[in-house]
Amino acid sequence: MTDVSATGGRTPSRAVEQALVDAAERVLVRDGLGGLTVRAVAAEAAVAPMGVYNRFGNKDGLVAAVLARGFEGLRAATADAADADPVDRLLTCGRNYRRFALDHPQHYGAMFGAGWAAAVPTEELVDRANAAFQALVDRVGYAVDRGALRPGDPVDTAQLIWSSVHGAVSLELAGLGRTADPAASYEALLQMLLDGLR
Amino acid sequence: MTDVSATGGRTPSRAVEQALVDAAERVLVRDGLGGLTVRAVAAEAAVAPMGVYNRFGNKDGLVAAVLARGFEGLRAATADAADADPVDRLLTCGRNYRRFALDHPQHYGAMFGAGWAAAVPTEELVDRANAAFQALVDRVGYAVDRGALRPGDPVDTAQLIWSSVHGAVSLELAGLGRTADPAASYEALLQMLLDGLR
DNA sequence: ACCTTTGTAGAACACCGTTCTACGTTACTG
DNA sequence: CAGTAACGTAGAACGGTGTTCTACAAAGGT
Repeated sequence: MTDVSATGGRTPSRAVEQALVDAAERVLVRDGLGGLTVRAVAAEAAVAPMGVYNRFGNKDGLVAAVLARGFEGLRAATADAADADPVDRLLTCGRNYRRFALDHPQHYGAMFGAGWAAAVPTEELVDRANAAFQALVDRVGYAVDRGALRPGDPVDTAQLIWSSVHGAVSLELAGLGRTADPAASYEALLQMLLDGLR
Repeated sequence: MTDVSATGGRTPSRAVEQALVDAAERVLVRDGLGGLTVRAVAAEAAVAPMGVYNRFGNKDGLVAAVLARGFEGLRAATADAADADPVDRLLTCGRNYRRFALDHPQHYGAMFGAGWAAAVPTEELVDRANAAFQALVDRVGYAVDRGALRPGDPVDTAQLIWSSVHGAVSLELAGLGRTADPAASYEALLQMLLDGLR
């Protein structure tokens, strides 16, 4: 459907597509989700607003592409925890998750905030999100296999960890943290998870 | 500032204010956050759009009033756990939290979704949110005093619980749950929290 | 070389939050 | 009981949004 090269027509250069997503990311970081308008992105990419509709269908398609990149970044950030010790690997994974959210708050908010449940998610978006989640499932399985975590369905366990970690990061980003030191509270959360799932 | 009766002028009947918030809640439930427009609310309340600005300043003031009601509802839902056993009281509190979110998904999404960190929160809104959180802190303190939870700052512990519970509910509402039975996963989360904080 | 196809540009439409201006309606004042 | 000043209201209007429409220019196939 979106594969234009299959029609035999001229390749739509594909570079403009990436330029639009790049521009959208810059606008998102600079002006927040509220400032992410079709006109602003098109102007940032030096393209007519119509280009967004030619390549992404509508605004949702564009933000879906941006969100897909966000999930890819989240996957990369949490997947590069290569510690040999399974507990260390999980801890690094959890710390990288928070670091990603704090480094890219606009992305994170858009990825999990409003507008997700509303708009029907793109297939690519779902794939990226699943890949990011799978990275966590793998690390949980690694820990279970080595006896660092109690046996059980890795998916269930990963979902449980994800819930807690996402909640903590989400509340911290929203400014709803009531603790003095968010970083210390987050470490305590990770430790509690390890204790509770031991 | 908003206390009109102090000026000696005619009382703005106050009923219209509530009628507007009532209408806003109906529109929110019916059409979602995206359909919550000033015109739609005004029409639902049989009032001119200008009434919103006279009584709430702008749209954010109106949604802040709706969100304040939402936090009051959340506080009421989680505070009516009167079990004698401290563990049961915490469990009931956690279950009621999820029930509130599932019963009022639009409210919950608006309360913790985008638009919170962006708009400057009203004082009443902060008060309601703090009251809801305090209900949890009280229950944690109750459990700590009776030895059901390990000693520690009740605020830190409550924040930790809130993070996990909010994360689970938030992901479930967003449709990002990857487990077969969300209710069972939530129960497992609560149990894990009790284990980890024992 | 022609023609079809395709992306582009800019105006245009409906809707949004918000503001402005004219207009009752109400409550205080002499 | 007038007169007046303040106040909330109604409706149009402004800038901005997502989206669509219509004409136009450029590239590929025959």
